[in-house]
Amino acid sequence: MEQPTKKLFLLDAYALIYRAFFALSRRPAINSKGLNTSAVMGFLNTLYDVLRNEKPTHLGVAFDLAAPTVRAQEYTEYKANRETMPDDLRASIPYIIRLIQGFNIPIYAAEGYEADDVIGTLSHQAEQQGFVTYMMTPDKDFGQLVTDKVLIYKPAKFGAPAQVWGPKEVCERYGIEHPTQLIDILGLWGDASDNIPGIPGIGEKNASLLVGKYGSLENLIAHADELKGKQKENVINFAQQGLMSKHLATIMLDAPVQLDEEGLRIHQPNVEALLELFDELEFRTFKRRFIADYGVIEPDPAQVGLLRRSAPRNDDPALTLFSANDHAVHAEGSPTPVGGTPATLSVIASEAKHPEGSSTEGRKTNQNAPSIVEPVDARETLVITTDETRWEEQKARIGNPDIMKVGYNLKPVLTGLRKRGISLQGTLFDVMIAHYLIEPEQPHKLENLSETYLNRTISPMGNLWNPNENEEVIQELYHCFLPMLKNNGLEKLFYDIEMPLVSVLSVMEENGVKIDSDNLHAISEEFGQHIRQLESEIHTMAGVNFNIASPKQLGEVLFEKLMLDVKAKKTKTGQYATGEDVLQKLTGKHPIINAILEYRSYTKLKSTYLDALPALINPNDGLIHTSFNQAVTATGRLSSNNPNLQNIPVRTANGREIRRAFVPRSKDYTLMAADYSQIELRIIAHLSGDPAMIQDFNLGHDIHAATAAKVFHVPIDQVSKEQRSRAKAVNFGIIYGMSAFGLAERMEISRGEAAEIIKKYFEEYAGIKEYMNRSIAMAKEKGYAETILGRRRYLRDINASNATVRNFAERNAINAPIQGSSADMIKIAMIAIHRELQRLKMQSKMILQVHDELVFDAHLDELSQLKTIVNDKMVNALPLSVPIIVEINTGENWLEAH
DNA sequence: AGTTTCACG
DNA sequence: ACGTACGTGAAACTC
Repeated sequence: MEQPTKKLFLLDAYALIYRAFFALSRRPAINSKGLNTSAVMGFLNTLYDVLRNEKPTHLGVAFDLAAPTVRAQEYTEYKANRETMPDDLRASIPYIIRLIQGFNIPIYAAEGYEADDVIGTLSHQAEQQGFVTYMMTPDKDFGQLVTDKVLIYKPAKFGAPAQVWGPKEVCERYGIEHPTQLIDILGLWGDASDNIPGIPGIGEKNASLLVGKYGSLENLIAHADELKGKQKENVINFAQQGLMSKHLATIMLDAPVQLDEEGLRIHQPNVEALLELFDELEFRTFKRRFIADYGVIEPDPAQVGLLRRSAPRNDDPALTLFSANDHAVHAEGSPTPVGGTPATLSVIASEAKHPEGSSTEGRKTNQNAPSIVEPVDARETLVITTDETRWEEQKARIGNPDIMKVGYNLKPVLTGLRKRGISLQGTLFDVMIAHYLIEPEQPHKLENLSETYLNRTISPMGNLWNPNENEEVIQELYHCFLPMLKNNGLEKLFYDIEMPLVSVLSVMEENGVKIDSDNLHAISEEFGQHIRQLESEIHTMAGVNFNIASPKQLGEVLFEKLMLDVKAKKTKTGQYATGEDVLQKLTGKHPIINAILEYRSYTKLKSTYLDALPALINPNDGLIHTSFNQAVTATGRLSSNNPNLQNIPVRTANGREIRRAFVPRSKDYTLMAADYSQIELRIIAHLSGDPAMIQDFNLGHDIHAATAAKVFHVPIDQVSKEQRSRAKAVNFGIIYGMSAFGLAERMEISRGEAAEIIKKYFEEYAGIKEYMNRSIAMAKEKGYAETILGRRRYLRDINASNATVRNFAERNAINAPIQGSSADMIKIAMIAIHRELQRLKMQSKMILQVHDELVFDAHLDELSQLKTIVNDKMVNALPLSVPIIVEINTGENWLEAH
């Protein structure tokens, strides 16, 4: 052709890089140096495909710069919800820049402007210079720029070819007359990914309808009176916000960049530099392809001649790629970019990471064939159930210590036997507990176990249950689980901890706790009055009577009637979220919020504790007997129900009044509470072996202050309250496998600040970071996480493709060994203390366990002895490489005992 | 029966 | 591109 059309491609670099990175994040490509090459490879493929398939005559790449943009200066929330770039991706950017330079493609960027604006400006100039421009981006916002000569080129997706969008496609997609009206749609609709608010209650569909009808946002606002109901109110009340959103969504066409026709022209690549880069990245397959297409390495004269042929045939895309340019390769590398330099784009590559490649599924299933029964224990066994009528007849065998006592849920059996004065001797084997160790998160009901392991259906417990059948099943499950415990290294945990604990819990439940119910009644009356008063105040402020306890009604009042938040958070079912965190952020906006928070806290305390606890007092002894469940949690902790005595209030002043009602059983007793100090952090120090944290504990430092001193670079005695509290939040976050987002939410700081603190933390406690990586790697390899004593938690999602699901499993991999080891430790202490109390025939009673705390009814005559025993057994339960500290206090009620 | 909120470690 | 810190139990509301 005499005058071929000038065909310009402008690539939206970061959008394409992100897309490539996350598209491959499931199975990231990692080279031998540990570099994640997903983004580089993805971008390279994209670029290469465009060059081959579209044969542009000109091509440029646009980047964003780190400098704040005009939009962010005008509107601080702009893109404020963006997560910082993953380290792996950040490390890739310098390679991508070298890649672009290797192809002799110019980079465009401009300070204060986004890549969108740069592309907009260049395409505008290109149109005037007779180009046809393809803006290569997955971003819908570019639709506003489309003309007959400026088109969107949507990159190919897996399963979908690349698409070219012109005015027709854009207008059809959004139901508009002209592409520029897309800006009006965005002004109404907003853009969640850029944190542009739009107008509340208007989504894509309504935005499209309204712009179709009124033509523009401004005209819509002028005719807002023609609208109806909520939508009318919103358009009127949020007109300004809508206009601002429109402004933010408008791509600017005045970025300080100049289209450089020659610079953009497709050049011969710098083959040498690219080959070197491919070697460095270990792109062997691509390198071969590249050499085959254009290479000159190890010159094969025939091939070189072929490749350098200057009259390309159209049916051979490989040959046409760079032939539009017959210039020699630029010695200088890439042409000078306008308005920014590649150097400013460079980012410091973070240390190479070594993410674990997905490992093979080495884990055993829980469907271990039960058929092979090893004679692990040749002792005679006796199956005992709650069938009391058989106990007299079984009495002799129950008392024989050489007979193994097998059962399902033995705790109530032990309680019953003890009440009837029948003494049980010998080893216990509870198949429910055995299964809890084998598969902590699977159902432990007898009918489930029978079905799964024996392939035998039995009637559900509580219904038509057949004692003989159950005994058979229990016996068979015993034989089934015996080898499974052994093979999984769980025998010690089972026989030395869990089984002895059954008896301990049975006694603790029977011991019971004394409650001052008169006190609770009095407080309840008081609360009731206050609640009624708050209720009427809230209704007055709302201007409507509604059920404050209904999250649905409350959400409607707050967010539709009072319009307290324009972008109210929604729950997964589409209701407005009205949880405390949400309400807390609205406190300044309306006095009703504080009233609601207060109402919530009072009604919670009244219904859950003040009114519920007295109703559960056993009339025979005037005590409350909770149940401690030993086979519920995924981590090895106990749980408590009927009532739950592990969540008695303590954090607020009102709540503490409830704790004051937990009193000694008689005047001969006082309440004693023994708490492990910072046990989970000590465990992570031990497990990680981090020298800095171990030293903090060895020096007896206040750990949160010590952390603050390190993270904020101040002497430990000059740590402010605020700094300590932040450090504390981070320390907690560590235990939970936190994200920067989560920390920011809880600390009410920006994500950037949170990320900075976390970064500093891991510099100071590098061993902790390594431990976290190790925990995840181990779980990926084995399929489970384990505690110091080998208690397992299977993490079947640890290699899941869904990132949310996988991340959750990874946090579990970090948390389960910590939480679980702490549970192991206190269980050992409980058994040791219980034995000592029995051995010494003491009158003091262990009555509660609250995860890191034990509560006792301490007989006044035994107080100092008890303290010594409890401290000794708790401190020495499970020695760690850091000191264990137990704080013990006594008082006339549970609150005072702290 | 499922959801939401909130009490605890 | 996605959602967002671990583990529980109870009450009230909603369907």
